[in-house]
Amino acid sequence: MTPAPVRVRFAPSPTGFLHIGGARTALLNWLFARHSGGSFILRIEDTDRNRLTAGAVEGLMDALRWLGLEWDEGPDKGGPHGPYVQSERKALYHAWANGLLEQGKAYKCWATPEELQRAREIAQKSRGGKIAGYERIYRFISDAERAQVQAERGDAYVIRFAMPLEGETVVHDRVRGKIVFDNADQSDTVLLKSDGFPTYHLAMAVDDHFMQISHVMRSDEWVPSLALHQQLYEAFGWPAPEWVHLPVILNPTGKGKLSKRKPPVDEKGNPIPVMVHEYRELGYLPEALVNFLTNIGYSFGDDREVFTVEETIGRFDLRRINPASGTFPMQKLIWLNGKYIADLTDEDFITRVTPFLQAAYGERFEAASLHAITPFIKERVNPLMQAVALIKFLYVYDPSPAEELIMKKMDAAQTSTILERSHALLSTIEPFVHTATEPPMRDLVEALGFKPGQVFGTLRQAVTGQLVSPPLFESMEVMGKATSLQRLAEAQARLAAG
RNA sequence: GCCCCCAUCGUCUAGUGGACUAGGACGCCGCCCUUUCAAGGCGAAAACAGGGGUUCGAAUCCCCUUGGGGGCACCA
Repeated sequence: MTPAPVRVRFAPSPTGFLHIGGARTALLNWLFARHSGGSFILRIEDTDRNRLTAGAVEGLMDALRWLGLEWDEGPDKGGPHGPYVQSERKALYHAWANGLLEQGKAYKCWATPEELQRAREIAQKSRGGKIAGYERIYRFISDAERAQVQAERGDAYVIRFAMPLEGETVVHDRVRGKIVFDNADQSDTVLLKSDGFPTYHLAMAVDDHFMQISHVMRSDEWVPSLALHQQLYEAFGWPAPEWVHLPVILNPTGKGKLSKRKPPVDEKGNPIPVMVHEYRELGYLPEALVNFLTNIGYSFGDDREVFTVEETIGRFDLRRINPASGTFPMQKLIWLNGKYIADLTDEDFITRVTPFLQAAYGERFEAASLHAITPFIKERVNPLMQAVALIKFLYVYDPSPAEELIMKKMDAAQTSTILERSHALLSTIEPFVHTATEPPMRDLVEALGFKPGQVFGTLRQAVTGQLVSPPLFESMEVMGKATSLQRLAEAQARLAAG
């Protein structure tokens, strides 16, 4: 018997942007599909009509593609098992829900929110916290009663699954092993809502079956409903897929899941973005993010931390998923991203950083200076967004006030001398390249009896208007002789004036 | 409260009964380099949650406790 082909899916609901945790789930699915030569399917779970968000599907697809997680079947590209949007599959869900109804494996429930609330409270008081099953109000009524409610309340019902009341449901999870649920602890979950849309549980079971999903790889938070899902498959008479439950990513500070509601912060107090597009906008490289994400809750078992996607695909192994949930190691992402940026070719770096500079400086941005400064900033820019502040002096000159020109343990007169002598010396140097400017300037520092830091600090402020910049002589070279000298002269004038 | 899951340095992890005086990485700390900021080099500190078993032998297996997480919707 040949094993069924691997078919996995990522099934987000279009309620907002792609969450970093969702990205990891998608990534692991994608890796598994690519490793096994299987298919990765994108399915949109839009059965909650109240939470639909305009543009969400496009945003989700955009983020997935930015990460490089292309799908084989999906809403925009079709496939043999479509449609891939649940709201377009309503007839299917109805058919199968009604089938269950006919077999007595599901039942109509007319309970109002108030009835449910009351039943819940009674259960809570009388059964010491064991409230499972409180919702079974309409499960065991007689045919006559049923006919009467039907007549009175009409179509205002939901279809609930009639969970077995006794026994156990045993489920095998690929990362957790055997999980046993006591059926008596389970509830009769709603399968079909009164608006005619299915709940997640029904839609998932039906879709995964008909889309021939081999492995359901999803977040941990679904484990509690595993008994239901397993029983649902049995009720339908379908073989259940392999279950693979991934640990969730926790918030390092507040504890609990990583979420946008409680903005997470790392050990240094820096914010941890939660949405994939935020990483993109800050200048994290998708390949760095992908590498990083595979290192959370997963490991190849060796001492390596950095690897290409191709390598990850080749070596991916479901059995190496760690069942324990962990916190988001932001500092490690920053480190990894810095490594990836530093390893970029100059060409590639320029391509990636240009959009950030264009957004910040518009028409004042020009490519030539970026090209020239690139070798000196690649290791200082992480994430890419930092380039905007680091090389601002190339596009916008924001002169430092006079007092900022004066370094520690220096006074105005000394600073003025430095500015004057530097200007005089630099104006004689040709060509104006850092290898030509730096040695004589170092000699000057010594001749004047100062420390390099004192002199170069003053010059940096004068010439860039920044406290932090790329190396001074390289920066001046890129700026050009005329601009450099002019800024030195202006700085000296400001010092004299103020 | 009830049900389920999880548990190795601060953090991400390696470890599948003996090779563990527990390895790597990030971070932290110290030193070096240094014109700022990075990067880099060298070095150090740092963990098997606790208690019971099983075994000749336990980080590894079992139980309890504790701690953390998830779920208990006509949301997914």
